[in-house]
Amino acid sequence: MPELPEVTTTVNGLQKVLPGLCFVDIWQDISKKNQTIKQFKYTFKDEKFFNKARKEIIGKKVINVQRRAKNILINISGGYTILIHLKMTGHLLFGKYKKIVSSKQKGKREIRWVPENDGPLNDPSNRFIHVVFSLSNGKYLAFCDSRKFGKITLIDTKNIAESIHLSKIGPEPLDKKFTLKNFKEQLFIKPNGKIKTILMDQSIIAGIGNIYSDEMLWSSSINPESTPLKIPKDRLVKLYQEMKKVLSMGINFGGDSMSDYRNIDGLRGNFQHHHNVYQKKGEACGKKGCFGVIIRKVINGRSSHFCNSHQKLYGR
DNA sequence: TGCAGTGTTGCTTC
DNA sequence: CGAAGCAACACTGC
Repeated sequence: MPELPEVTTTVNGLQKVLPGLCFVDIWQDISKKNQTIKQFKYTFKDEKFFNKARKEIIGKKVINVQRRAKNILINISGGYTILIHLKMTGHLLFGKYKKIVSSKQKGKREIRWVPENDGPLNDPSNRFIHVVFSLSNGKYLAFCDSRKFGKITLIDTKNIAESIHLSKIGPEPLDKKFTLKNFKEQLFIKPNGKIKTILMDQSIIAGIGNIYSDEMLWSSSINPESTPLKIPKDRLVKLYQEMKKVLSMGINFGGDSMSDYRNIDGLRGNFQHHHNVYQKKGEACGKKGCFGVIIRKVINGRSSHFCNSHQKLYGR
């Protein structure tokens, strides 16, 4: 579930190990389909783009690793930045790998990458490796993604903010400069929209996805279909505070591994043990003094979880 | 066994 | 223009 806390966990891990290392080689799984789809034009899924990017990256050194919204930015020498978006099931792994080349039997995959040693990298969730960067210290950065939605691309570092990947991204919710006033202004870009959908809109606020939006609305006692225009001021203040609190908790627990997410060592985060609503359909609401039940409803095509009692619907 | 459900996003359609 | 629907892909669990 790579949302802001999971991407932050990955970026913090990479920032500890990558700076100073050079790229020696890049391998990509070539058993892919749909190369003609437009959205793949500037990603490694387009073979021509991959070959061009590969030449720019090999021999270059990592300067640092940053996060913007749910994107991982690896700044390298030579003026380029490797941008990685994990989408639904992507994660990055760092460690010692070996390449297994099997004989071309039964049309099966010819090359596999497996961890050199026993340990968390052998977790079944870590076996869907599609891109591998070899590094100058003999270790590897592997991109693991069972559904193959993830995006890896290469952009000019100096034009990064204006690039098509980042130009429409809203403010960072954990930025100290992102005040309550800013928060309200952002929400009121869509005064009549559904608050859950607005929180997840990356052009309004960066980094919030399905799990954390459900959790912050639960702790703010707001029904996800409420509209900004009708939510009382004190509830908006609470939502602003809970947004920061819930995202920070996610980071402090090392992210959420209810599903495939793993940190760069292949280990689970722990936020999944602290959900109050997400994936808790039918359970009693855990809020003190509340006798409600957690229900599930599809909102804007996303499965939403909320308490049918204490989360009040404002508007509609 | 088969099919509903899954963290994200961007294109297409209305 | 905005909202909604769907497609991209593959696995898990009921």
